[in-house]
Amino acid sequence: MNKYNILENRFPGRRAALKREILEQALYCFNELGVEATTIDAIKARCDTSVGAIYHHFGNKEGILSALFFAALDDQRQHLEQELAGANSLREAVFCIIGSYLDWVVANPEWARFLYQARSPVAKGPFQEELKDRNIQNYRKLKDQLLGFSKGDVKIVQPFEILFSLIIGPSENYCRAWLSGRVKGSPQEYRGEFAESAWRSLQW
Amino acid sequence: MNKYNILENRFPGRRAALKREILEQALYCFNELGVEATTIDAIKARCDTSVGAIYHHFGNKEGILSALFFAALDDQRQHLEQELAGANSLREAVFCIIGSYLDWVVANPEWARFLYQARSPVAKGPFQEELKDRNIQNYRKLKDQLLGFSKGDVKIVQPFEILFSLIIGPSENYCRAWLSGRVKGSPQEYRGEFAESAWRSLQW
Amino acid sequence: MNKYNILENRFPGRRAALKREILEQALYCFNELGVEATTIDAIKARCDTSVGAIYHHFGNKEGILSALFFAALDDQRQHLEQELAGANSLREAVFCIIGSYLDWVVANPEWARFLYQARSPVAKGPFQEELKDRNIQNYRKLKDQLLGFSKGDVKIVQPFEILFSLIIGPSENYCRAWLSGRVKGSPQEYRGEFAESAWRSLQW
Amino acid sequence: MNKYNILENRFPGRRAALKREILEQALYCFNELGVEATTIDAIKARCDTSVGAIYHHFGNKEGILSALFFAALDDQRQHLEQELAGANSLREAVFCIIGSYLDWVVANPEWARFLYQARSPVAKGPFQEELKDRNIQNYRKLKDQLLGFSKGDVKIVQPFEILFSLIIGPSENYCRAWLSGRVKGSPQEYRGEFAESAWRSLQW
DNA sequence: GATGAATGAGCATTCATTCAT
DNA sequence: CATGAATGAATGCTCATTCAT
Repeated sequence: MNKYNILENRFPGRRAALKREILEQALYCFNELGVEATTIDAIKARCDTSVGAIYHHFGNKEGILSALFFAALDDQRQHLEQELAGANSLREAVFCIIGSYLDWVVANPEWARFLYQARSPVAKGPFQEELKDRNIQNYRKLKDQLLGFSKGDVKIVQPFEILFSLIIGPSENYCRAWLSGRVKGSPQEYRGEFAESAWRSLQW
Repeated sequence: MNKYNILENRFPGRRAALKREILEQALYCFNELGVEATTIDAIKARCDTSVGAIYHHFGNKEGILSALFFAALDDQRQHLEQELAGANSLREAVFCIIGSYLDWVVANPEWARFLYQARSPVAKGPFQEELKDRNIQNYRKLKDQLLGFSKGDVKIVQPFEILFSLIIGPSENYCRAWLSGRVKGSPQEYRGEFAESAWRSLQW
Repeated sequence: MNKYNILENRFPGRRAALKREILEQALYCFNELGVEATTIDAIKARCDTSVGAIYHHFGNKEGILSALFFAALDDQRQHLEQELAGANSLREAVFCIIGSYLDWVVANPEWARFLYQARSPVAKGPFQEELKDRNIQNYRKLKDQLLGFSKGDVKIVQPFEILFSLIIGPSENYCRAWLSGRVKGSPQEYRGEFAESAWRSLQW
Repeated sequence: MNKYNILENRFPGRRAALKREILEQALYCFNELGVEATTIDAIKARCDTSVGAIYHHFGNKEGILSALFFAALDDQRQHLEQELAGANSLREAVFCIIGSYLDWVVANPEWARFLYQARSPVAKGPFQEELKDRNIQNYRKLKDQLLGFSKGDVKIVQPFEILFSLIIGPSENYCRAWLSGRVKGSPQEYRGEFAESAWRSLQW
């Protein structure tokens, strides 16, 4: 699993080769320079194509940004769902969520970095509605899945609002630190610790 | 404790009145429009001052940004240290860290929002070195304080690298969600849950 | 030979029409207003084009300035070399240098004025190295050519360093005066006097 | 004779100390950065004074520029007249003009550099009339002095217009080259050559 | 489809000059 | 006399976007 797969999954075939190339170089630029600081010209320069071609394929800068952003979001989500399909208890679900998150970030560090950086610009741009809708849908889906398990054996921290934060917060915080170089150990090394800790943190 | 205090603590006196006003309006703009999208003119318009005056006081846009950023960072840090001074065990320290964090964010939501938004631009700008230095110093200080306690009774999750993430991750994740309106309940409501959960998550 | 030829020689073809137009109007502005006082807007206004087009072709103001400067320098040099090719003695060479210089200035007064004005800004700008290199090369070339003749009949003023000044100094001084309106008689009128005088001034 | 003398001659006394200091640093800035590129702030920074003080003494930037320019012009002129007073023939006059010019440039290289650089800005500024008047007066005065001698023994190059150029051209050309570092030998070394050559160049 | 010249609104920044203290 | 905060017009330059070829 790497960035090429994400693009090839979403934009397959020979005809889309330039499209993928543009997206790949745009991803690099957004991460390296920042979303706002990335110019169409900078992307063009890295693809050996023309400004016109970029506009032909994506309409405008926002088009490139959101194409990348939703590709990443979908891929991450898809990965999570595959893992979660095999979970048979809340404990297993928590382990799946964390494991899938860490795996995906380590397998796609560039995309992960981008996801953190691009959320705010996308949330302010013309695709804000689409983003909101997806957030709400994903939130519900996951909530239902988790609540399905929880009527069970263990007592779980009550206000559901904070549940996601307890589960994903430490992993996310560590991954951000890792991607920005503030810590060195790969998130995957601590897979067990993050999962176990999250599980303990939920118990009442 | 509010944004006025932060500015008056750092830039006291009548002479600095315009300086404070510029910073306050800049804070508003950065949060409302985004760091990059904020123009000097927009700030000027909100202060009823002149471009020249802004440049006279801050040199350039980056100067305003970093003045705000380091003011916020210092204030947050100072608040943490005051709280932490009274801690007598690792458990108390964890509760202080989380409590202080949540209190500060709730008391200064605008500043908190700004801190999340501005870190990346500052980390890429001309003050990146200063930011790195502070990060390293604060990291060491806190590490020493926590390790001072940990030689004790309870067994604590081992790799120190992930400790901060376990402690602060859920709170941070929730505060981000709260500031962006994705969740409604005030972080302070869940003070207890975040602290207890974090403490449980650390136990071996 | 006139300013249109200089530009068409260096930037030929239909595609470069706007490029030539920008340079021509820039030349006018630099001479009329001074190099520093010339604004991109002033050039734009005289070409009926857009700021963007100017920057597309020349990158920045310095780019326009140096494009003009080196075009003038090359043309003047080329003219000198053509004349000098036919010289068979030191005396003839001196007459060629002076004649070529006066002819060129009279044929291209705008370019000559510009060459005097722009040297200092170019020498301080980003093309200072290129200018130095050319100066050195041209100096050597001319020195070799002149020394090739001088092993001859007449005794010539010794320190080679001052030779150029003796030859070109009076003509240059007079051309400057003429271009600024301090004297009225065309330099070409005094072709004979300047050449003969220079030749006399060299004899030992 | 050096730059301090020029300023002390024109602005003597303790009261004028700051005035002299400002002018001295302005001279440095104009030469180093160029006339246009020199800012009041740059001058201020080198004098350890305030913007207000500079405006108090000179009114505006043009005021500093012209004060310096006319100080230099007067000093150079005064030096020439002292030398010329002792001349008893045209030959001696030519030797005095050239000798005085070379001496002055070597004694005051900073002022000489400035004189070459500042002429054009001054000629375009609010003191253009004063500059023109002085040029005309000086021209006449010198013309009369030279013509007074020339009714004599030797036949001299006829069109009076070109006479100055023949006399001063080589020296000026060499001094410019020397001040900009293109040649190394001090102009004073070639005092004899320049004078003798000029004299030869005038003979009919 | 592809190209890249052209557009022009918009922005950060500069700097001479003023004036209240 | 001295100070330096304040002013704001002016400038070089950027960059997303369009469109003729």
